[in-house]
This record gives sequence, structure tokens and C-alpha cells, in this order.
Amino acid sequence: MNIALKRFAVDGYHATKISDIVGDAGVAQGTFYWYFKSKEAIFLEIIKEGREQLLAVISRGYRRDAGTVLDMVQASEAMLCRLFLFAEANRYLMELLLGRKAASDLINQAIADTRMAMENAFLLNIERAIELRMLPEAIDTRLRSSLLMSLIEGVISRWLFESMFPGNGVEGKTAQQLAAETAKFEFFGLLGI
Amino acid sequence: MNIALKRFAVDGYHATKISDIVGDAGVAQGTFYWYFKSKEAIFLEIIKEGREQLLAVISRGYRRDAGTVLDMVQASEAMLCRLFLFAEANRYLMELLLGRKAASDLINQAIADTRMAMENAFLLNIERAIELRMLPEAIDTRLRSSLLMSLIEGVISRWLFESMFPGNGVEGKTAQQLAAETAKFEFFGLLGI
Amino acid sequence: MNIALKRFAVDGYHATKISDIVGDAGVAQGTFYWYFKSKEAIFLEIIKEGREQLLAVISRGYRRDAGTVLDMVQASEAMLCRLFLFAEANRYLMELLLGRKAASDLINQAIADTRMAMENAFLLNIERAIELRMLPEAIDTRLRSSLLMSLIEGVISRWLFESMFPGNGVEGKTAQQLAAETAKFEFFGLLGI
Amino acid sequence: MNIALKRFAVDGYHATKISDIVGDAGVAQGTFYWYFKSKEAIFLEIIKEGREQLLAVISRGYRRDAGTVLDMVQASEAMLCRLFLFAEANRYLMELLLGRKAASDLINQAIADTRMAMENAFLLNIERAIELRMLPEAIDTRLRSSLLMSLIEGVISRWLFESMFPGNGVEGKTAQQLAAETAKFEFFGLLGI
DNA sequence: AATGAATGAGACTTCATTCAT
DNA sequence: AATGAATGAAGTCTCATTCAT
Repeated sequence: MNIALKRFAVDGYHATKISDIVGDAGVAQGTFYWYFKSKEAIFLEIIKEGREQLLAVISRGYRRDAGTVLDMVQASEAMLCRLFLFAEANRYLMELLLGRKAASDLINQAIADTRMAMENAFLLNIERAIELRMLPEAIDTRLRSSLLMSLIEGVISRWLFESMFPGNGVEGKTAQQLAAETAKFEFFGLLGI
Repeated sequence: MNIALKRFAVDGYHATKISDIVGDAGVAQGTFYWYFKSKEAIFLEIIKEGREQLLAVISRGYRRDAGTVLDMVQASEAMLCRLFLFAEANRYLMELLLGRKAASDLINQAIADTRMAMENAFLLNIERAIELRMLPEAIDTRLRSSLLMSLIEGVISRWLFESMFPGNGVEGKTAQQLAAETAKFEFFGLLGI
Repeated sequence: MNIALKRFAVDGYHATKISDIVGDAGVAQGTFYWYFKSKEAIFLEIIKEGREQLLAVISRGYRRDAGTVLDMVQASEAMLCRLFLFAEANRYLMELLLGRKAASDLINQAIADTRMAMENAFLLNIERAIELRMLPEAIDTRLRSSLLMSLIEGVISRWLFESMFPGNGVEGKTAQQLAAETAKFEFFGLLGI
Repeated sequence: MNIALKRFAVDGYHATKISDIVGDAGVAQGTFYWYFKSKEAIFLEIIKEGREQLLAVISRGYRRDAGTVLDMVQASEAMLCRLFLFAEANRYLMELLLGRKAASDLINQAIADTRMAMENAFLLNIERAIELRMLPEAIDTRLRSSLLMSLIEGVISRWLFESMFPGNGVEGKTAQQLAAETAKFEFFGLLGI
């Protein structure tokens, strides 16, 4: 599955042939079908496994008590840092999730689901912050979580798949730096500093 | 080209067969090759044409004189509004550009180029604002334009390709509303109201 | 027809597209079909026209009276010289006739016919020489004319289509020299000088 | 490969479809591509294999010591006999090599190479004979080997592909007879006997 | 568990020929 | 006489999947 993951990420779903995967794995073509029902099946399994790890990373650190704005920014920064570190360690997976390499409907759906789940985690955090009166009540929470997710998707893409986005002001940064900058923008926008 | 655009957007590059395109167009298969060298060629031509229109929309309204923060937000809002209206009227094109339907290397490159050109337009705006002392000088301009672009890509995707992102807090909004919210987030972040 | 001849000779029948011919000729594709029924038809017409010229060259100089061996060699040399000069001036035609660029059955037949007609001209010469008691009666005339034709085909091919036969001991020679050498071999074989 | 060889020889390269080959072979179309990379590839492989066999036949019997003219003629006759027998047993291969069924540039090159190699074998024999003072030194060796090769190509073509050359004085002869006649012509020309 | 040969549907593309103007 | 757009049959090759050992 790791071999397939890499191939899918680098070459894309369609361009990846079963013969490539088994070639890299050093087994015969038929062997593939002993372990996986189809090309689509292995992809879905890869996504499924990755999704669980990813959500575990994001969901940790659900806030219990109210705090200052600074607390909030720091908490967000910590979470983003965890997320970016995970993305760095699992770049191929992230490429499948955020990349532009479409596949079958079923697969696209699985990817969309995973991203929705991520977005949902952000939504919960925002709602919790409102509950604790750390964020203004008037906020459109769904919209904000969408904006947030968009931000993060873009940042990770530009950070990890540099070849596709040369000279983007993100490459070369550490996860920590990126998290700090992103969190600042998240809360204060362009005018923050 | 319009017929092909729609097919490519809906079905993806690989899933779209020449026979589909000519079928929809009501001509013979060979006729396609009288007008286009290959499947890849028509796709590239579509992108090229769309890119020009898109950039024309973004580039308009380059700022001449300094102004207040409010001016700046309104200017950004106006530009976003134009962009969103364009996206609404050209949703298939936007799906090719922002969607996750990979194709050949050449095509991916053309798409990436176009997105870079968009991002660059945002960069120029930010730099101009700094020049006019409307934004703090300390800002990392490239990073900010990347964040901005990320935001906009995400918003448009969620707005137009709802089927992929159900219940995302964006659907149903008008271009105007969306532009206002996005501009607000752009400048003030989550804490802005 | 000259344009087509050249294309057929250089690229071969199959590799030559009607669009190539009309492109070189500077007319529209449809125009071709006003003058020729089909691709095959123009080829056959080219062969037919060439055949007449070629046979005219070979058939001239039918011997009336007996003579010495030297007379005979000189007569053959003269004829070969005429033939080689013709071939030199009509190398594309010769390439169609002697080259390895096959086409349809009908065309192959037309080419084979033409070559048979050539061979027949040689046969008549040999028979006439026997009649005049210039060559021994015991000779197998058909076989000898076949051998002769083989010789000449090979020589012309190597002489004119050098690129296919590099370093063949024929290139660079004049028609006159070649005719002399060939005639000598024809009558005396390897042992002649 | 034998099935393909026959098809190529009989129908020509272009007229032979992969579906013909696999049809004759009784396998599926895809199976072809398990064994050969392309239509061109199988052709080249056929030529390569045939070339080795052919050259083995010609190269045998390199002369060690000087001898009489009769020795020389007999040696040549023996070699030609071997060659003709080989040609008879491999007529499809010979048709590919000597026939007029053009294909791709690569293939034409491979065929031309093979024929050059044959001609070279004849050249070596002639040079060896001069070295041993069995043939006059004044001879233009390359030219003579070209003439010889021409002769042999013509003879084999007429002998085996009769349908193309009806009534040519060669058909029906045995390899032995043909070798004798050709060798005689080779050394003595038309005037021999 | 593993192999690797075999399958066959289906895709893109070519190009001789036709046809309305 | 000429145009050039349109046609569509046909061919090569790909590749996910199956199957007999």
C-alpha cells in the first residue's frame, strides 16, 4: 500500500498502472489481486487508513475552558503545527487528498468525505470557542470553517508540492513557522501586523 | 470547444472520450481532428482562452492613490465580486482550473501556470497597497498572496461545486455576499466581527 | 503527377498522403479528385507513362546484321549507357520501379509488368544475336535475360539510391563508365580482365 | 513469429494487421503485446534472426589455398547452392529481404543492412581469390561484388516469387541447376559456352 | 499465496474519399 | 474547375482483470 500510495501521489491515479505497483513491489501481477479486489479498492483503502490518522491529529486538544485571545491563537497554532508536521511526514497521502489527481467517482467521494471531516473538526472548534464566548456570536460558523479549511489546504499544497507552485512564499519554512503565520492570518487577517 | 469544456469539467479529462464530444456536437469523429490536433490540444486551447478572460477580470482596477482601510476593503470586495461573478458564469472553466481532475503533464502545467498568474495578480495588489502605505511594510507579501489565493480557490470550489462539498456554509450565497465576507476575513481574520 | 511521383519515390506509397501531394502542389484536397480517381489511379498513371518512355529507350537499336564480338559488346554498352542516362534523369521513376516500396496488388502488378517488358527487350536482343550466330545456340535465353535484367536492376539501384547502399563500388561513376563495366561483365563474367 | 513472417511476406507489412497475426495464431489481440512491443518490433526481430541464419550459410567455406579456375567456379557453385537451398527453405524470409514490400524507416534500414552484410560476404570471397592470385588484380572488387549480389538477388526473386515474374527461365529449376548456371555466368558471362 | 501469461474491450488517431458550395 | 470541411471505417496499442498452474 505504501508503494501504491507513492505511485498514485506522484503519477496520479490513471497514470499509475497495476504493473507499476507490482513492479516496484517486486511481485507478480496476479499477486496484487490476491490482496486487493481492484485498483479502485486499494486506493480507497489507502484513503481510509490515512483518514483515520489525519483526523486523530486534528481532533486532539478539544478546548475545555475559556481563555484569552492569545490562548486561542496559541491553541490554533499548536493544532496547525501538529497538522503540518503530519502532512510533512505523510506528503504522499496529503497529495492524494489535496492534489489535483482525480479518479473514479467513488474515490472522489471518499476524498471529499475526508476533507469534509477535516472541515468539520475546525467547525467544532469554532463553535466551542463561541460557546465559551471567546469568539463573537454573530459569526457564520460554517462559512468560517470553510474559509479556514481553504486556507489550510492551500498552505499545505504550496508547502509540500512546491514543484507545482514555484516561488510561493511558503517553501522552505518549518511547520512551526507556517503554523504561526497561518494562525495569525486566521485570527487577524491581512491587517494583523 | 464549449461542448468539450463542459464534458471535461463534468466527467474529467480521461473519462471524456472524443466520441462523447463529437456525439454532443453532432459531427463525425474525424471532424474533430480537422479542428484540433488531439484531445490534449483542445484542452490546452480551452485553458488558454479561459486564462485570458480570467486574468482580464482580476487585473482590472489597479489602485492609483492611497486611501483608508475601508477603501481597501471595498476595493478588494469589488474585485472579488467581479471574480465570483465571472466564476459563476464560467463554472465549467473554473472546475477545470480548480477542480481535481488531473490530465497530462502538459495540461497540469498549463493549469498551474494559470493559477500562478492569478496569484501573481493578487501579489501585485498587495505590493501596491504597501507602496501606498495602506498595509504594514513588515508583511511577507508572497505568503499573504498565497493565503489569499488559497482562500479564494476554496471559496469558489465550495460555492460552485457544491455536490462535492455539501453543507459548507457557502452554497446559496450571492457573489456579492460572498465577496463581502471573504474580503472581511481577508483583512480582519476570524476576529473581525 | 511529377509532384506525386517524387513523393511516392521518396516516402513510399503508403507514407505518401493525398494531403502531402496537394500540399506540395498548392491546391485543395478536393482538387486532386477532379483529376484522378484515387490514390491508386495516379500511381498507375505515373507508371504507365514512365513505362512507355523507358521501353522506348531500351528498344531502340535492334540489330540488323551480324558482327564481331566487339561489335556486340559495344552495342550492348551503348544501350546500357542510354538506359543509365535515362535512369539518371528519371531517378524517381526508377525508384518506383526498382525500389522496395510496395503498394496495392494492382500497382505491384503494373510494376512487375513493366519490369517484365524490360526483360523481354533484353531477351529479344539475345535471341536476335543467336539468330545472327553471334552467340552460341546452346544458351538458355530466358535464363540469361533474367540474369542480365537482375544485373541491371542491381546496378541502377546501387547507383541512384546510394543512401540505401553505402560504399557499393558504383556510386560516383558516370553512366558511360558503368555501361562499359556492366557490358564487360555481361559478356565475360568475373574473369574478363 | 513464423506466422507473422508468413503474413508479412505474403501481404506486406502495412497490409498485415495485428488482428491477422493473432487470428492465425489463435490468441487474443492483447497477447501479442505480451511478447512484442509493437508491430515494428516483431518485424525487426524476425529480420534479425533470419539475418544470422542467412549469414551463417554464406560465410561458411572461406578459401584457404589457391586452386585452379575450375576449383573457384565449383566453390562458388557450392556456396550458391547452399544459399539457394536456404532460400528455398526460407522463402518467406527471403521475400522480406528481397521483396518490394516497404515498411518503416527502421525496418528498411534493417533490411538494407542485412543485404549489405550479404554483399560483404561476397566481397571478402573475391578479395581472398585475388590474394591467392586466382583472379586478376586489376578488378574493381566492390563493383564486382555488387554485380554478383545483384545477380543473386534477381535469381532468387525470380525463382521463388514466380507469381511476380511469370515465364522467367528460372522457375522449375533445382537449386543445384541454378547454382551451376549462375556460377558459370558469374565467371564467364554470356559468352561462357 | 503466488505466478505470469492471456484476455478483450475500448481508446485515440489517421487518412482516402465525398460533397455542398 | 476548385475548394476545404466533413466523413467514418479501420488500425494500433493500453491495461485492468482473470485464470490455469
